Formats: sequence, structure tokens, C-alpha cells
Amino acid sequence: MVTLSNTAKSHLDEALSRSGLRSTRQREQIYAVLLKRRDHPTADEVYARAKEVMPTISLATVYNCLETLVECSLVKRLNYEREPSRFCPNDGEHAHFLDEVNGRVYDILLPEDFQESVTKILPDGFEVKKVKVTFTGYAPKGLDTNSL
Amino acid sequence: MVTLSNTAKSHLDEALSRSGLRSTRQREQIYAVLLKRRDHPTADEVYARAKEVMPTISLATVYNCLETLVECSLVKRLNYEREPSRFCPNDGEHAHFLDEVNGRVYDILLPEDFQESVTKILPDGFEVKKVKVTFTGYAPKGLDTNSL
DNA sequence: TTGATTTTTGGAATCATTCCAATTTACTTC
DNA sequence: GAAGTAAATTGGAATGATTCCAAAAATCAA
Ligand SMILES: [Mn+2]
Ligand SMILES: [Mn+2]
Ligand SMILES: [Zn+2]
Ligand SMILES: [Zn+2]
Repeated sequence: MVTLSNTAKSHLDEALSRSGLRSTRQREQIYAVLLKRRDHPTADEVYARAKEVMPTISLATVYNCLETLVECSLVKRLNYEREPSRFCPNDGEHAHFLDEVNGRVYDILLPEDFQESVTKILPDGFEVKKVKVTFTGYAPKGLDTNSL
Repeated sequence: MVTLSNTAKSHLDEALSRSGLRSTRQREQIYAVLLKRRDHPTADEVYARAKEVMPTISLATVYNCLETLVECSLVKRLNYEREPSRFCPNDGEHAHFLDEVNGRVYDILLPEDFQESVTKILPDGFEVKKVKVTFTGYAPKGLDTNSL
């Protein structure tokens, strides 16, 4: 029904219970779908992939699960202009690169001191909680989104 | 009808004609509204402000004009999660800071070498066209959005 | 097993934005 | 400055991702 490594499964269970939420088949399935191909799919795409292995899952549930995973900090929601949200199961700090030609989004590893150093550009008095960096341009050819 | 400095007016006219577009009362009005209070209003807010001085303008026109201004690179469109787009008439390179408490967006001046230096974190082969930086947190109290 | 609480589900509702066809306006040419 | 053509504006309908809702199903503790 799902394909979720033991470590991913316990990562999920811990994050859910930390938020006082239950581990369900649907939540596991959605998380598994995201981890399998780290290509930043939309809710509709997640729905399609989840249905292949869990045909009775509903779109509403996909939205619910994605929202839950985002709130547990297991998944990030990405928004480009007014397009449908995309979802990223990479819970580490990283930037995103959107390829203008193929429409794909690549995760970009950030240097250790990045948040600290970029925060220096703020005038005195600004207290930063989060920094988001998004690149747009052309990614190198033949690069798999799973590889980053 | 509109309040647009001579320099702003010619800035607008030049950008429009550069794109082969006409300068209209509505486009001038929308641009004037944005310049008057640089607080990153939504299309609805722009509509409300424009109607005060041009009561017959339509919401469709506001959307059209905003889109036109964005395409002329006179205005930037900002998107936060799934909220309505906001618009910024600051055409220079800058970052944005969203205050989580008051919901306001502040323009953040970027250092000269910023784009160049942040681009260094990309692996070889990525060709950058644009970098977007967005901060979230708490802005200093009593700061006017027009002042930045 | 029972009962209380969450979660899932299908479908309706939302709402920012886009689309459309008709009217008006702007620019060019005579 | 009248006429013709292209571009822009307008009100209202349509769109579509997302959210909402109330009923059914699943989970958990007792
Ligand atoms: Mn992603
Ligand atoms: Mn803005
Ligand atoms: Zn990512
Ligand atoms: Zn701005």
C-alpha cells in the first residue's frame, strides 16, 4: 500500500505525534509519494500518484494530508506566482531553483552560514524568522530532481 | 484625476512605449496609486483607491493595468502563499520583508554585489536569470512602508 | 466492545483571477 | 478634424485551485 522506509516512517510518526496527530494510511501514502520522486508535484499530481496505489483516496484528503505535513514541518509548500502550490519533502534548509524551460524545481543546498549572512543585509530592528531564496533560470541539462 | 510627478509620468510613458503600449488615463491612475503609498496593496485595494478619484474604473481594468505594469517591469508582483497578489512600484532590485504581525511588506535594499554573491551558492551549470529573497519575521515598530 | 475524538470523504462553496464580447478610446491618415 | 483601425476598457460570466461542510469511517483509550 505504501512504500516508506523505516527511517522515513519513524520520521513521520514522530513528527505527527509531536503535533498530537495520528499516523494514518493516507498520511503515510502522501508522504511516501512525495519522497519517491522529489520533483515538487502539485496537489493534483500527488493525488494522481497516490490513487495508483490507494484508489479510494480523495482529493480533499490529499489537501488535508499535505497541509498536515506542512504544519509538521516535514514538507514545504512552494508557490510560484499564481500557480498551484507544489510540495517538497526536503525538510532541511535549502533554496529552490525553477527552470524556466522545463518547469522543474531543483533543491539547492545552502552553505552553513547562509541564513546568518543574508540576515546581515537587514536594517537594524528587523527580527527574522525565515528567509526564502528562489532562483529562476536554466538548470544544467540532464539533471534529475532526485539527485540534489 | 491622477497625481503623477513629471518624472514618474515620463518613466511610465517610456516604459509603455518601449513595449508598444499606449499611455491611458487608467494606466496612469493605477501607477499613481501604487506610487503614492508604497505599501504593496492587493488588486482590490488598488481598485478601491483608484475608484476614489476615478469612480468609473472597473476591476477588470485594474487587473489589466497591473498586469501591464508588471510586464513593463515598472511594478513587481508579490505572492505570499495562496494570498491575493500584492504589487510593488519599486523597480529597483530589492528584497521583501513580511511582518507576521501587522501583515505589512517592507522593501529591503540589497547590497551592490548581492545577486552576484548569492549566485555563487549554485552548483556549476545553473544559469540564473532572477533571484528572489523574502524575509519573514517582525519589523521594527513605527516604521512606515513609504520610508524604505 | 464502547464511546469519544480524529480523520476521511464527496460534493458544494469560495474567491482571486481570467475570459469574453460589446463599447469606448487612442492614434494615424486624409 | 472627420474617418478608419487598432488597442484598451468595461461588466459580467467563467475558471480553477483550494476550502468548507456534514456525514461516514477509522483510531485510540478505557
Ligand atoms: Mn518541493
Ligand atoms: Mn510591492
Ligand atoms: Zn525543496
Ligand atoms: Zn518591493
